[in-house]
Amino acid sequence: MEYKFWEIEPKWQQYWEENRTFRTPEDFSKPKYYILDMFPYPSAAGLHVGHPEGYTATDILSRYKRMKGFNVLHPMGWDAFGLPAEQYAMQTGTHPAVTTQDNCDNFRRQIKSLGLSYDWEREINTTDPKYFKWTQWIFIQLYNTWFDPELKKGRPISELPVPAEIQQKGAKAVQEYIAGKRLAYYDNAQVWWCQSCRTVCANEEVLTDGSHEKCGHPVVRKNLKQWLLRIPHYAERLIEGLDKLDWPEGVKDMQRNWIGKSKGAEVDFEITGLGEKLRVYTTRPDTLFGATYMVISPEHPMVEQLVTPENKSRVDEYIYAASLKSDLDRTELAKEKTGVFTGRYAINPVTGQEIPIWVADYVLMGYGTGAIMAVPAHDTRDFEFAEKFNIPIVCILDPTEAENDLREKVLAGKACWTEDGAYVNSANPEKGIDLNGLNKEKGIETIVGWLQAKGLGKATVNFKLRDWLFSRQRYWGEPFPVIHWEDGEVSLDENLPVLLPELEKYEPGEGGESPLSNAREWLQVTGPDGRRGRRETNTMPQWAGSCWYYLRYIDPNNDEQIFDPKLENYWMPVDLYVGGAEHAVLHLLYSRFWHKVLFDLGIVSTDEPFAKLYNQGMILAFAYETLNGAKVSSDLVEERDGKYFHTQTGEELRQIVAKMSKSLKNVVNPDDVVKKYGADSLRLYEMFMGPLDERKPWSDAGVKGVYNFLNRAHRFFADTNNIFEGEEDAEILKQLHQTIKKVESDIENLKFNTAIASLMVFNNLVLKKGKVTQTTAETFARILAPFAPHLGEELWNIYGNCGSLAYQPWPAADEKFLKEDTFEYPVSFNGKMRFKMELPVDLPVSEVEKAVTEHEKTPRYLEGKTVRKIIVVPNKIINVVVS
RNA sequence: GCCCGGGUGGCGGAAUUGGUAGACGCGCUGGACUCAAAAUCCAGUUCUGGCAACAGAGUGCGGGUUCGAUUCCCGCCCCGGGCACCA
Repeated sequence: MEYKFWEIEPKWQQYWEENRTFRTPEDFSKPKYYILDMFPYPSAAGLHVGHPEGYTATDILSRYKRMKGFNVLHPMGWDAFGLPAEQYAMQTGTHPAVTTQDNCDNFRRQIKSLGLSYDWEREINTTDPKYFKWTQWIFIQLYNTWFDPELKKGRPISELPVPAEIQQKGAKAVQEYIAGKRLAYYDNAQVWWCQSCRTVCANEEVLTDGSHEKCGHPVVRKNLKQWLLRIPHYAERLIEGLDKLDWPEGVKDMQRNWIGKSKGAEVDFEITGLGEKLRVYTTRPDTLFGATYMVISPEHPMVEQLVTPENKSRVDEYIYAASLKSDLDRTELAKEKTGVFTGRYAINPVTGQEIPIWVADYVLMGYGTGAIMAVPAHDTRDFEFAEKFNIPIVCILDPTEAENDLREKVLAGKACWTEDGAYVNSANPEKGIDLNGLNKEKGIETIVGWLQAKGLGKATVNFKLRDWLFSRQRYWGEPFPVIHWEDGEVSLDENLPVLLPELEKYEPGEGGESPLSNAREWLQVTGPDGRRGRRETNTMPQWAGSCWYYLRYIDPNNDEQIFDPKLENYWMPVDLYVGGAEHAVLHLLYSRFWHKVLFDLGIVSTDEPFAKLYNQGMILAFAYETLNGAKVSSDLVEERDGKYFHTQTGEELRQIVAKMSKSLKNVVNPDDVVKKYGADSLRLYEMFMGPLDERKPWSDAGVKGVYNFLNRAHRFFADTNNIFEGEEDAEILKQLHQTIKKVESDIENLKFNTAIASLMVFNNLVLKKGKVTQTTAETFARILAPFAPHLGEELWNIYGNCGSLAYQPWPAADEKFLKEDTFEYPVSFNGKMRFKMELPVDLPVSEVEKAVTEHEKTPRYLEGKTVRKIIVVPNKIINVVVS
């Protein structure tokens, strides 16, 4: 009997669609399970084999959970704003909405052909005005929220207390004060600008030589009015929240590093001859005795004031040169330190000594106070700088743990030591401070206490996380619901959605303006009072739509509210979120931020959106390269005796694993696989390749392997001659229940590769046995169905059942079939397994020892030796120790 | 440089986390069926030696703990990912 997947699969896909099999249930009596995929950007290239990997995994779990009696929410949608559609529009004039629609249709067709059990009635699209109306609505919430540092939560802006001294200054001052507290604010931001492309570029798009990655033209620094979000206000909450999440530790670490919390202290240094103080931030206040100079960033506001007339021209020159450098230049590690002396000195508050103040670009204005105290003996960067500019290096921490050579060098100021030790030269009786002999932890505690008591400084916390630049000069994004009035006032347009205007041209405007600045009619607004205004022309970045889409799936067609709170309360949080690791920081951090704001405002009921996160590993492909590393297109490779050769030059090639790419001609199109082997084979193969979270290479031969399995399973189970009524064979029964148990626990742990292996083992057994009972066959159909749903349904119906098995209960593994009477003990001598012996499972240890001693093979391993000990681990192993 | 992963047959990968290393699949070898091939089925397949029984070696490398280590500890090497002058 032929396995006609090309008939079976479309038949069942049609059945599911017509019967709305996977519509999300609307009774809330059962437990819920919300299982979410990271929704795709619908590119023109169509589905990549990487997409079905995560989708199949979540589909298996969804189908399994339904059978386990859960209400499952398993939706799909499109993250459809983005640059490619806009660039295509610039080239062809085709409206991005048209391109987007075509691509979505293609993605939907491809995804449906895989038999994934999405509730298509909940499909969403970020570019749909019915969707982005609510993205704009959330922006308004952000704009109207401030962060209360006392309560550590976001609150409505109407509740913001305005200090009396601000109120006295008048309405404008009050407005400014409020604007300074909003989570969304509009301000000058320094950005990279490419005049050729007429757009801002991200730091990553600027090459080391200061040219734009895309066009090669130089980029410039530009101050542009931009929207920014005050995500750092939530830094602490975003770190704390990670602890209770069931996420990969690596992802949590990445988020922690990105947020970059550090504990330290701010210290004030008296500036000689100015009557002013210079404040620094340091994580090592304990090394204050070793501070032999100070450094301020070139952008520091006090530079002008600090620089002495005789040094002015050199400092100005340095600052100008620094301003031209890209961030990349300034942060490149290999680069030598540069800097210039201001001519000014400050007083080290513990030693009372004068130390020089330098300007150097290794100090960044955006972190801490933009100024540091430099302790060359105990900071590698300061050490490097001090050596270059001949600044004294004073060791104040004896590296007691270091090897002698190194210790000598450190003590002599010839090497740098950043680890713990015991303080030396760290006391000043006049000032009442003594750290000598303490360790780092005690030292920090002591000095911070002293600084605070003397009013010279205080303990502080710093974060690396910066304000989020939230606007782009693009057409194909969400418009901001914002109007800039001629008198300078900024107000919201709460008549949502604010739609995108139709445009003739999609090119950005001159001088840093978005393409929307070409939309004359749309742009101009006149208020009821006759006041004239101009709409915001920037649009939101692609992150905006993806920040909250998981919430809209809950109630996707609600035009009155973002969602019904009762539904949100039932479905949230997302129980499992599966997607690529490339979103470990940005998308997942931004989403968590928005979610926490919505939580503070009482809009959502959980303070974290995604309870469990799982990253699927990337699917790679085999590729070939010559022995000196030149890549060879896969169509020019032939295999002979397990080796690879270039078809034209005959050169021997090396097989490597690389990302799929057009140039290597090793891209696999899911459509082709479905056509050749069927959707069930594609699903099964992607799950069988290896652990879900690891990167692994595609192999066509591997697809054939699982296809063979489905063929064999179909040939046996679809043939009713092999199915009988009566008592099941004991061995089959035992294996069946072992398989149920194994598949169940593997699904729960997302270990689909071994689940499939156990299904194969069972299949191999029944093929050998030749027949099974109908009960066994139906059970097999049910446990196979989450993986290969089309074949599962087909078999289920062959046995006379009607309709889908999608809501059939998951079979229970019966322990009584799993019990063993005997155990085959591996017997080892000195840890080396020699033979096996079968013994009853409940045989006492003493009897087991006796049985081993008396075993016929035992004497040959004892020749000339004596038995020291016999170790028996019941039903595990026997080890005889001899010597 | 720092922070995470990972290194197991010819290949993708198993191993209930200290207890039989190599499940399952691919590939390969031999056989059956066939005029032949494909497909299918059966047997074998970590390496070395041996017809075999069996013996020795073996989870990146070097040590250690243990009756016993792929698993735990110490020190290295290599591969992948992230961050990168954050004071």
